[in-house]
Amino acid sequence: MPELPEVEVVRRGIEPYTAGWRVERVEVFDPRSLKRHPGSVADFIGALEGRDLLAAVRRGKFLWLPLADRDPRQSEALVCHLGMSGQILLGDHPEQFGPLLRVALELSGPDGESITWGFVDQRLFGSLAIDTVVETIPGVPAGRGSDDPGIPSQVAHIARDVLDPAADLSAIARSMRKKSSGIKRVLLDQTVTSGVGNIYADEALFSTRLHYDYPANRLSQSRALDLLSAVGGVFDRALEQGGTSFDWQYVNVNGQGGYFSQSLNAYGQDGQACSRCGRIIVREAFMNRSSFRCPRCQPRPRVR
DNA sequence: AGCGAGCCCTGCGCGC
DNA sequence: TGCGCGCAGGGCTCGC
Repeated sequence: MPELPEVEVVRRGIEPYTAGWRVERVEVFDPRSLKRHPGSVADFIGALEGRDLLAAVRRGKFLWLPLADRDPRQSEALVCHLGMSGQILLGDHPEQFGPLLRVALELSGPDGESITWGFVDQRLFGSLAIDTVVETIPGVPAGRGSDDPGIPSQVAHIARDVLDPAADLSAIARSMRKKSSGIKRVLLDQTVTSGVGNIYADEALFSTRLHYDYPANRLSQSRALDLLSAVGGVFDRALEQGGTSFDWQYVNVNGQGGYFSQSLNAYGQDGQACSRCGRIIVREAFMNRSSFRCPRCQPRPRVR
């Protein structure tokens, strides 16, 4: 569900409750939400209770909370991935988060106040884990939200997203153009660039008038850069509107949805007129998912 | 090596 | 009303 803009909205929502805050108590209601944690449930709880949070950092769709060192030789972070249906909600007590609450954290703040974090996830594709932090390029922040170059090992293979000031867009464009796959598959490959999911891929392709199955290696460098620029543009606009909400599945930490669904030009618009040319937007299966495109603005490539 | 299929899950809305 | 089916914003692993 959540793509980069939605995860960034969540990151901004929890950021005020990281530095200066301490995890007092952890409750795990469903161990399946810890499937990316390398140890047991008890190990997860033991590794987190009593720890001080330092920041809320995001790269692509991955979020992590660096923890103050318990062992100076080994830094750790709480890694969160929301999967298709994950939410982080803030409240006063776990009971308010409903039956899909999987994990709750009780935090205490610098002035003795307390808050409860609820990790809510219908489909259980999301996860929480304590992970070790590995070094990346010295002096270059690993993601948005901290100047620290360290990154959790589970996130190390994820490429920088286009909103990352340290992202080398020319290099990303070149790596895209080495692939023979359809361009949408490449956009969704989080090791090429991150944060793009089904919605924003379709929006960026619409904006650039590209068919999802256009071979990536047939793009010129400037066309590939145009596409990355379109990805950044749609991310920025979605962020301004609080992200894309179709239903209760995506909400910010206060339970409120975003408004970008009203600005979508392609995703979910099948049967509607193209905002550019008036032709009817179609929906097609690609990669076992739905893709939406304008048949006139984004024609099928002549040869594949 | 790179690609594509399959799998991990639950719940909602629709048509019969 | 009730059931079965298709569908949903993601990512990892395993074959070929």
